[in-house]
Amino acid sequence: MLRASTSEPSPTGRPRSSATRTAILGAALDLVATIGYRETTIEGIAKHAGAGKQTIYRWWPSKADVVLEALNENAAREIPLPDEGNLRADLEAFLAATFAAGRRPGVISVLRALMAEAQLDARFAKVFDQNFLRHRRDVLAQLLRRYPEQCRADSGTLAVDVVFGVLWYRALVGHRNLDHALAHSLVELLAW
Amino acid sequence: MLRASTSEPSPTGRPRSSATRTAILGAALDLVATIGYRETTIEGIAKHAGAGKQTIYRWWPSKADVVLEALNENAAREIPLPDEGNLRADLEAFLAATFAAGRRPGVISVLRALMAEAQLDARFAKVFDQNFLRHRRDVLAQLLRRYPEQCRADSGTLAVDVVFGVLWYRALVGHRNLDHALAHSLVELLAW
Amino acid sequence: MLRASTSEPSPTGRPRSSATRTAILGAALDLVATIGYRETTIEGIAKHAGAGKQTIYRWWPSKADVVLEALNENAAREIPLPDEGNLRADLEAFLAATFAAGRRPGVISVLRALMAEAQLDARFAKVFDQNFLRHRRDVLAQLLRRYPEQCRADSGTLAVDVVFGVLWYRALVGHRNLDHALAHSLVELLAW
Amino acid sequence: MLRASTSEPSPTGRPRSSATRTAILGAALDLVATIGYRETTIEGIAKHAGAGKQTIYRWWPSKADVVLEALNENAAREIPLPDEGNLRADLEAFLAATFAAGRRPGVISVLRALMAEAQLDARFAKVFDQNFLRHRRDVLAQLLRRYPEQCRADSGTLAVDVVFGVLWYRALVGHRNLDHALAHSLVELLAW
DNA sequence: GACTAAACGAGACGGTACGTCTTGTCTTTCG
DNA sequence: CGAAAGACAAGACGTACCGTCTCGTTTAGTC
Repeated sequence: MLRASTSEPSPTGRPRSSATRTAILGAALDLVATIGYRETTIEGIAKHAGAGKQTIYRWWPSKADVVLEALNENAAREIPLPDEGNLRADLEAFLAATFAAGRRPGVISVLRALMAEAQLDARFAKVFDQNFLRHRRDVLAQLLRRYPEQCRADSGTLAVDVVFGVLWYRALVGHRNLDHALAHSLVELLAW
Repeated sequence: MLRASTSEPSPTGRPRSSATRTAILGAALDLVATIGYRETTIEGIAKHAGAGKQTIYRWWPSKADVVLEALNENAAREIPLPDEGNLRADLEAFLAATFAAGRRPGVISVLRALMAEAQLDARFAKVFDQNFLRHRRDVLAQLLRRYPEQCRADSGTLAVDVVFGVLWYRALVGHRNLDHALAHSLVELLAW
Repeated sequence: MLRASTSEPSPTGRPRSSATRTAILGAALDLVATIGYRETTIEGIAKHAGAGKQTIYRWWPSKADVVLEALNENAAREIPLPDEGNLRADLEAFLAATFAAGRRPGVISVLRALMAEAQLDARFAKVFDQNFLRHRRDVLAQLLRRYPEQCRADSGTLAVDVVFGVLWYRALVGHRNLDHALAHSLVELLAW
Repeated sequence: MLRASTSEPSPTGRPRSSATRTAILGAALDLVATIGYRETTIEGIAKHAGAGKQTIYRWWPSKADVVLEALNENAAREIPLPDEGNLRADLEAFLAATFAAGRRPGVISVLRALMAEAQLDARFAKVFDQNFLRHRRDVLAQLLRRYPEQCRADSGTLAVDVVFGVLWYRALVGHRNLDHALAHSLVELLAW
């Protein structure tokens, strides 16, 4: 897989088909939305995409990786880093954007499924953290670090976990909504 | 549970074997600890317990339900409700006890697996919430309700989700430990 | 097992319920006629008869034995031994009676099932031969032995097998009917 | 079998493995000979053949079909059609060859099992008749048709059923052997 | 009228095989 | 050589019955 930095052997053979790749990612999201994550199978994705199973196995190690890539492709990659000059406003904006992303149909259920998969598969846990979770934590940490004196909790560590902890706990358990009231309460708790 | 005082239909047929039930719950925990939750199968539990598969399916609808019952049986049922007269002390004691329970070998990995299963199976999600999560939330809510004026967050709702949110987020993502420092920071954040 | 001829030790305990026995035999025939022999199970017979499984196992070693006993009970036990004074008439009468018995609904399919079971279970093969097949062979042999000079085949042995062989072969393979024409041809073949 | 000379869709995908097919048929015969037909299971055949269960279910609808194909493969396909110029000699030769085939170890017990299965499964009954029984009947009918004037019974129909009826009846009931004496008696009965 | 003892309905139990499903690999042909 | 097709080994799934067992209940003698 790794090759010498200088000499590019110029890849031989038929190149990867981007049409097939797109079809597979699309079929994955379709199926997860239609029949649910657990009921979605590699075989089903292949059939739905008009692809061979081997083509999926050639490029992704598991169903979860396909779905994560599909999510990262289709979902808003960009996490806005608001900058209104004070913590309250920035945090409230961040939470509003995050909640809005989560309200897009299917997004939350996919995230729950991927978080579940990460609990059952250590390899994917690492992938999920590095390609999804860590990025969101970093953005929030960056935001908080701008106003260290306005943040009641240890900016770099605890506050981030408090925000995402509450968000994920509510998403995973489903006992309470992710709504404006929550955003407001969180801001109230964390900002002086 | 309660029955009409006089008439009791008196159960017919061979009664359920409590030895078998115990063997199954034991085998389930054993296997999950040994080979992991995903690798544990109903078939394996049955073989390990010297039981028939049907005996498991007769009493539990899924592997997750077996493991949850085993956990509730073997794990500390009791969640202590400390009462030292002030929020800081009580909360710190509660967190210490909770972390201690989590440090018992295998407990955290079982909890992660059950939370994962709850994401993939709506029926089990309800069972897990009602037979595990809700109870813990209630205990903490009860504790917080004793000192409404000392708690910075909305005692009944947000504070509970903050505590368990952070705990679960760290347990599920594994990027940071559940240690004394965390307990202390949480107390600092939530109590005046 | 053997006991003195005169003194009956008088059996203790609850005596066998003939109502239950009848219900079981009836349920067996009912089910075989309704859903087929293979689909009939001991469990189904018990439920249908309002009996416990153990009650069946206490008195019969297998489903086939139950069905055979039910057949011998309900079906015409008596095989008429016609005596018109000459082989042609007696044989024709015997065949007519035999075919008539076989035309009773369900009888042939039960016989086919029992013959099948006899091929798969050596113990039942013996029971089936002694409690059903042998008796029919004996009656026919007795009939033929009355006219040794009118029978073209070895009266005691071959002719019997020819008659029952053709009957069973047609019943088992189903390629041709058991009808009057067959009876006539057989008589023509076997009697001078 | 025959295909249009020019257009051939050319089958796609991995072709069926003939090695696996052979292994399965061999394992089936092995097991039936070793432990008996009833005790032989699809699961056992698969394990014995080093094959997956699905591979068996992909190509055969039931255990009986596997065993029948194995029998037709390994057993003498060819039924000799003797031609000595007169019915007595030809019939005697046919019977001798048939009995010889039946004396090969395991053959008779397999045939009995397949005939049993045919009684319990209407679909297989048709397959068994068309792929086994009918062929033998046809050969014998062809033989008899050559000497219509020498055959005492209705050549095309009754005589065939008499021969195979006696054979099968003795094979299934087991009360008498299939030996030279029987062959001789049958010839005596059927040929002028 | 209590006591003994076996039959009975009910249904749990340890097993085993079923036929289906999915996984991840392999072996073809086509483009 | 990538990709579609689909066969393959492996093995768990959840179901169905098997034949055995353990209950409480019933129904006959016997004391």
